[in-house]
Amino acid sequence: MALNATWYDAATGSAPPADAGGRGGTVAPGDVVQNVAGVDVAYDRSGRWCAAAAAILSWPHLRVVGEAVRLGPVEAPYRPGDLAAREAGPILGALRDVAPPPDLVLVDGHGLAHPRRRGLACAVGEGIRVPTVGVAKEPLVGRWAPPLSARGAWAPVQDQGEMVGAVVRTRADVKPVFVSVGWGLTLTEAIRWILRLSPRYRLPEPLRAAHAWAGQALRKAPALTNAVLCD
DNA sequence: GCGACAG
DNA sequence: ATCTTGTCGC
Repeated sequence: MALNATWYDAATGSAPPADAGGRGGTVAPGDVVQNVAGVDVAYDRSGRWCAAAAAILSWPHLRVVGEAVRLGPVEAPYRPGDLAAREAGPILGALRDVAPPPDLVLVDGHGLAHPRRRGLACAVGEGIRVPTVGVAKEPLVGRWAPPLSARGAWAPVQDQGEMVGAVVRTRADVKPVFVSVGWGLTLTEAIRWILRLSPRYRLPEPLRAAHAWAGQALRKAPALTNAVLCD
């Protein structure tokens, strides 16, 4: 399926799309999405170790066709607004190892819906140069009106006079998720992809798969992690 | 100064 | 994020 991302040609000076957050995509028109990645990071109780997972699902079958998990020490404390410093490194590491390479990446967190328009999804996209969408379970900035209760309903999230994302109802009568552009595509496309990738649950399948992988990797190999990283 | 604050 | 079983409902 075509990604339909908007092309911004810096050379010719054509203007970036209004909903690209002032940052044009660099994905060539006609690109087809065959593999979608979901990335997530899990932490152990002590808060010393973490597992970053990248799950690759085929489109449109949504079958898991690849996965990679990177275990390592937590390098930065949690700071609202600075998640990238804590998770971008591990996530990019997992994405570098996973196969097949994704055409679209879903990130657990915000993209442009961030105080400085530099959420985790933006950092991941700039790192791999592949379109990314930020999907957060909780708001970080902005104001919005609650979307209708039907699946597919959504409302814009505005902050400082800018539309930085959307509140999307991926499942009827269930708390909506916050969607924002990470890198390389428009908000409209981001919303459509999130809905297509969330046929049954609140969160899109790629993120559910990544969450599961990260979690099980962390509690399934604590001894291994300890042996490799401590001695 | 006070409150809010993704994962 | 993480600590955690059962339970109500489709």
